[in-house]
Amino acid sequence: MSALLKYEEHNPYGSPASGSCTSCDVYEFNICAAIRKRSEAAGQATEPLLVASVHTIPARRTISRPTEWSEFVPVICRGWASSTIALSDGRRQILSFLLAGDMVSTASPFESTSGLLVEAITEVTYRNFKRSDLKTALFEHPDLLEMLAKAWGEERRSIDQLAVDLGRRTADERIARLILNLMDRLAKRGMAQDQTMDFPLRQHHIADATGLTPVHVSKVLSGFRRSGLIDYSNRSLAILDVASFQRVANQR
Amino acid sequence: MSALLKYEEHNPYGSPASGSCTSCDVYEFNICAAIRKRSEAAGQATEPLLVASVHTIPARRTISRPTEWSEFVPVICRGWASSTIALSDGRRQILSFLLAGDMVSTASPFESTSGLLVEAITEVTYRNFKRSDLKTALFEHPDLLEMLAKAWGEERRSIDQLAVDLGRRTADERIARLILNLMDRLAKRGMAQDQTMDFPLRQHHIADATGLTPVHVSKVLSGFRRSGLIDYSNRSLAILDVASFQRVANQR
DNA sequence: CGGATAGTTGAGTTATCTCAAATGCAGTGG
DNA sequence: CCACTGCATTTGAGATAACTCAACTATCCG
Repeated sequence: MSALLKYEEHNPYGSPASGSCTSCDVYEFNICAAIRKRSEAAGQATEPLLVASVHTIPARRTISRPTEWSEFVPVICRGWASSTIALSDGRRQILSFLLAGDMVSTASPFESTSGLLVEAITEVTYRNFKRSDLKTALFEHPDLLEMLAKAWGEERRSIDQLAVDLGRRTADERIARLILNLMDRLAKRGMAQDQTMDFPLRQHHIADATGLTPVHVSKVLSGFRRSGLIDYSNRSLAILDVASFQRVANQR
Repeated sequence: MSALLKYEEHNPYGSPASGSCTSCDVYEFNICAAIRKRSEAAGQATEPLLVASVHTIPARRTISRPTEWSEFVPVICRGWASSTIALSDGRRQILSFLLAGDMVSTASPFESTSGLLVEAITEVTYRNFKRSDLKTALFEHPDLLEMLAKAWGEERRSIDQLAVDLGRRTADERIARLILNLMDRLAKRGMAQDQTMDFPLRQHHIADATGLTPVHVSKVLSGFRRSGLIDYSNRSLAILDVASFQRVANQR
């Protein structure tokens, strides 16, 4: 029986090392977890099924371009990235913010171009899985596939919600929902306490994610601050009155 | 070796019968095609792998509700349906129009609730595949899975585009793009000639799909008509000046 | 023929945008 | 340490795309 997982820079079965999945805070939340579980079930490593190379890039660097062919499937390990569609005239729509544990798109194991512009917002560490290996593994191990399908369902729900937000919700609602959403996702990863999170997004990111103008985003955020709903400074954001804020996010 | 496909009302290997996949105009465009190819490769039927029941329902009938549990995966055979998210205050966003050959969602083989409200726009005929059977078939036959993955990629691209449209495009652009999009999809199915298609959508459907008001949709469509871009009457729509219309769809 | 649903049109309102100027803030080189 | 440059944010004023409301007309169906 062969092991299913190997990283270039270490033996995954050794003690946790910096940069290894073993020390990754979030590997529970992604395909890595499934791979890991498979590996544990399979016992000690003899031959790796999946090789992943690790990369760290500075903020603002592009991770992948819309039509760029790549034989790798990137999974974010650390930092924030955005996945965007850009129109030729400069308009942009951010489709999702990628956090630790996220695969750029759950369709990417099957497609060599993403159609998306993926950019680092903060410094980002990510793992590149080789698409062909990953695909083989998915075909061979139904539980991995099941996990990916689950992630696909979640991805689908979240982009569906984005469409509802963009099509049918006011600026206040959109922004409040984005913030609540991010708080939730970070909390699940243990990266938010007391309704407070690191918040590296610039207002233009919020604008591009909500289909608004940076100017308007500034006005809405100022409004939230003035009403004591949130506190927002020093790249850190706190929701001061969760209940009211949730009301803003849903209300008509 | 066992056959992979059987419909309740006929032997799929007999001569084309009304209501059978064999006579379906569009089976090339969906999972049915993959199942069919599998079946042909496998030779004559001895034991069916997939059983599908066929249903026909009148316009406006609900096909599935957001939280309703179902053990079936519906695939549209004929007619138009919509897949919608509805908010409690009555706002609605249509996420896609489903045409012959479309599965409600490519995630549905893996999920027992869709989270979506699926409604017939015209009279609709659809096939219900049993989820558990479909899932088994997918796991056993990589080519089926590959096909589903492809459909999944397309679904992803189209909802991504919807988000861009809703977030970053004007009313004119959104409506023009919707029309061009439908024309394309119907043309692929041989259901549009000379830039003319049957067009059963009510203006409120267009409004819910584009995030606009029915009143505004009416004004934009009248504008298109007045400028000689489209002709639109009797539930039939023709694009009179494709080039200009495409310009409207992209322009800033 | 009557009632319901769908579409049109006009008038007035509003959420969000554009433009522009002012302020703040972070990093760079001298 | 300061001056400088470039980016991010704030704020105000005015413009506009899309909305709401309301009345009217057309179309469909029993």
